[in-house]
Amino acid sequence: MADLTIGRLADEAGVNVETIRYYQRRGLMPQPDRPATGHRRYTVEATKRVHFIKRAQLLGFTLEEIGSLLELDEAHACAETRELASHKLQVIENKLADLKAMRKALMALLDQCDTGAAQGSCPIIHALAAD
Amino acid sequence: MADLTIGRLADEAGVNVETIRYYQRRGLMPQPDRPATGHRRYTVEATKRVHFIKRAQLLGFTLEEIGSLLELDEAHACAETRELASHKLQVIENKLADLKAMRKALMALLDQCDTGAAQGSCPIIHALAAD
DNA sequence: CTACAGTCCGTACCATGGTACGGAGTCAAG
DNA sequence: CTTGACTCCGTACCATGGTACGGACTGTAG
Repeated sequence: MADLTIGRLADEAGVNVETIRYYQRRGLMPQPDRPATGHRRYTVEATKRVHFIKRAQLLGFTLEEIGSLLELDEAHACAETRELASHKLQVIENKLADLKAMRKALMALLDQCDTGAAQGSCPIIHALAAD
Repeated sequence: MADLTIGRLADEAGVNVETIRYYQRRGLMPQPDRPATGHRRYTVEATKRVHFIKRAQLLGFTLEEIGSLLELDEAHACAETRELASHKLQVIENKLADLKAMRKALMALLDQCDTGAAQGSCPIIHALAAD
């Protein structure tokens, strides 16, 4: 119920005060009321907003994309939101494929180390130094 | 056989001239000869060095780690090299797990969009905005 | 010899998501 | 009313892996 100072909001949301100011600069947090001497006054809505941002980050969205999500929310643009999420899924799939390739290659190298396939030189270095 | 200017080396290795200078600043490239007026002169060894760096990057190593790999190579420290690769594999496994969790969550949200489970509001926004 | 391409260097800048700093002003408890 | 905690602001800085710039100098082809 009670209004929040920026410090209390940061505590509630589990982030740094500077992070709140940063989100505001990036346009992710709405401009809060500033009664009297200019100190920011937040409502619980602001806490929800920070949680929204943090959840979206966990799904892999960048802050810029999160800005878009927030706009799409305003506009009730469900189809575009779906599109953004779908694209993000594709990006994640690509990263997964890259990481799997790295894993495969690394595992093969480690396996060469362990099966003593090293003929004189370290197999890992040898593979990296290949002509 | 012929020596290489920094520009030729960059061309051969498929990188920018600035990248070579950057690697040198970071200590990844050995100091080249500088006959006469101070222009760098590289041998084919330098090309191999750049390739080594690029291959290691593809396996997920950072430039700092690649510096270590190069030192370990000098020292013929195969066990430590194995250790570094093993640790990198672990990091990759962790990232894979994170990405898979993201993918799972995103797919669930997209599925909700498609099965029309939206009761009034966009299911994606709804999930992010949850209290 | 003249041009133009290449190289030299230090430093600034890019994205990304924040964090830190410092001096001034403010708020609240005692 | 004082004092310590909090807030204000702009700006600089962190990591990471480079890229860009600008003025001076050099290398080479014609």
